[in-house]
Amino acid sequence: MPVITLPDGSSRTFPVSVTVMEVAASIGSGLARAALAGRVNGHLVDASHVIEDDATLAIVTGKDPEGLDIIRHSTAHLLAQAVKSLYPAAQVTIGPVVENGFYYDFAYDRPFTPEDLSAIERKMEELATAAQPVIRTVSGRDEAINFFMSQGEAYKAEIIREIPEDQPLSLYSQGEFTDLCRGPHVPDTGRLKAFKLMKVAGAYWRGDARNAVLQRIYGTAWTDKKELTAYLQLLEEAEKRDHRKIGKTLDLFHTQEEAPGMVFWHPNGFALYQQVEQYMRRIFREYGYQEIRCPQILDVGLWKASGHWDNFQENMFFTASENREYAVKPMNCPGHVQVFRQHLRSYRELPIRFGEFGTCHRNEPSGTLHGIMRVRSFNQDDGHIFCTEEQVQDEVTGFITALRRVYADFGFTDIQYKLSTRPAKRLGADAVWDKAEAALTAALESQGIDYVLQPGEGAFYGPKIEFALKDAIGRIWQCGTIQVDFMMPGRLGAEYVGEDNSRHVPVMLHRAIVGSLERFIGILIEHHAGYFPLWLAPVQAVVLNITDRQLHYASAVCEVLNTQGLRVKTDLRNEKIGFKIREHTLQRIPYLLIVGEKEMASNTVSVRTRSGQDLGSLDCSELAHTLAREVASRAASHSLVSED
RNA sequence: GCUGGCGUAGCUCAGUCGGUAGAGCAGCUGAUUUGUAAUCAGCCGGUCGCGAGUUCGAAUCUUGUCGCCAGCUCCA
Repeated sequence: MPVITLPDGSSRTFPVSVTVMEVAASIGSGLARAALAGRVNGHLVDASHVIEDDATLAIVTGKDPEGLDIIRHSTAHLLAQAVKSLYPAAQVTIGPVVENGFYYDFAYDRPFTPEDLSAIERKMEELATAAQPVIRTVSGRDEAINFFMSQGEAYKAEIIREIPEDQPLSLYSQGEFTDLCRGPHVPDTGRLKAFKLMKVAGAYWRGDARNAVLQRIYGTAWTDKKELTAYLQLLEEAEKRDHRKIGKTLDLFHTQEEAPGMVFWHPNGFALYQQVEQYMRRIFREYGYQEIRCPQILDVGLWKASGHWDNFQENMFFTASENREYAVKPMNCPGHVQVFRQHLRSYRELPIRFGEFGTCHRNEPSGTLHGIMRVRSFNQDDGHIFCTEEQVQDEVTGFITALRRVYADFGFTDIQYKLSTRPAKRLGADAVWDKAEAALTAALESQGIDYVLQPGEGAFYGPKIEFALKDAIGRIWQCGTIQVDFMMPGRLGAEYVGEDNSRHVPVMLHRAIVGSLERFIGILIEHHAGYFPLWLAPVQAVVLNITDRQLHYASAVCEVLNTQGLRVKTDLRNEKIGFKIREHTLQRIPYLLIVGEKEMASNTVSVRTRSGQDLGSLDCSELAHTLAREVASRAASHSLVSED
């Protein structure tokens, strides 16, 4: 007589053993239809699982995160079933759930084509419509190995051989198809209603380049069609915002074969770049940093001393001259230590904060390059703080304050925090780690910040906090970081004289808020979809004349606005006004200032926004002040619009 | 770096079975003097990423190479 306790605390008694599905049915037919699996005493089980004794039970449906995972996992099986049915020579390997979907790796003698994919997808739909029951059986080891070998599934047999002997093996069958799997799975394939195959890619068996190449098919799966559509729309939206595409249409930058992973900034792009850099320069000043600049190349001896030669060499560029070998700097920190140690420092001077926008080069593997987001030549709002152990917490607190301010000014309010603590392989005494980790924790908690703890994820030289922001379409980008470093100051001979009149090695904090400016600008482009707020817009307004009788007046208006520090251009071409409006609207110019006879006579301009709103005629100087205010506010939307 | 796909005019893209490349936009010239998302006409424009091979003949087939894209890997 099992007593089943449900999540709401209520309980039901059943005369004999009962399945998860039967309990769901006893609660309601709707729930039975939605039931995918169950959580019995905290463990996920199939809906067909038989409960013999008293237990707590939660019915898992597509609304639960676990339910969605089960749907995705079962859809991976459905994919394998379809592939085996269409291409019997293909061998199945593994098919896990990943973010937003799943994949399944097949051993096959040729890559799958897009035509194959649509055929497989159609087959999957057919199999799903058939609503075949998914049946779990438990098998003995040898029996299972023999079974898969008889099916020609060598990879599956290999997987089973590596599963510890005492673990029971469960097999899941649907129709003709049987796969080894821990489960749980949906009760029948009819539960799989919203999926789509996305792409094929090569992948190694067990992710090891020495092993055979498998054909990986990626898919996405959701609880219902609506969610699937929403996801596909998000992908579409992301494609529309692609910074590489917008960079081209707005003439911001380009890259070319002769300089892989390096950016040619065009006038528009560099105007944007300069807004970001100048803004960060003000932040440096405001938060007590002194800006410096160190050499681009340094003798390899220095990189040997810093540890980069041993740990980072394959990512560095080298050059030689007059029998000396140099490395192009991949980081600014060793240079900053050189500046620090040019004087005998006193504890009274600490903390010393250096900032630098210098260019770093890293020889990233070619496959990792991506537009301006992942490049080989980049500039950061890089900074290093030299301080005592006691000062770490205050410095981190101050850094977080600055970081939140910066993100907010750029329009990002949803920030995620991750604290990474000591890894197994590390440098420095545990007492020092204790102190550093406590300082980072205290800095976070003193500001009431919720953070994710990542134990063991810190660098070997010290713990760190990473900061990620969420963009307009919900994507997460890691940008900021602050890392405690116990090692480099000592290795490079940084010292200060303490209160005790003896020499000490300072702690160094590596920190960046936006990180790589190239990458951050890529994020800004995608976040705003090229519709930059006024303060960042490369060209803030264009003055358009109606006929050449206003040539002089249009130029004068432009000059007045430029004198006020705005970035304004004229378009005096002999074209119809509609044509010019169209062009500059497509260029996402925030304000179009149209001047005809009327405006010239009244010393005004007619203002139209890039969103197509006609704001009527405004006095020139009044407009200049309003725009200046909007720039100063760094507002995302137009103040002229919001005041309406 | 690895696997797969791709590389044609400044841009977006056609190009059949191997027979010396085509459109729209952009650019240039001229006409038009125009009121809130495309005025008309004419002209110019390509070593088909680069190299080698097969062939009477290669954008097209083979091969090497560079770059880009996706995924993997990496990410002090």
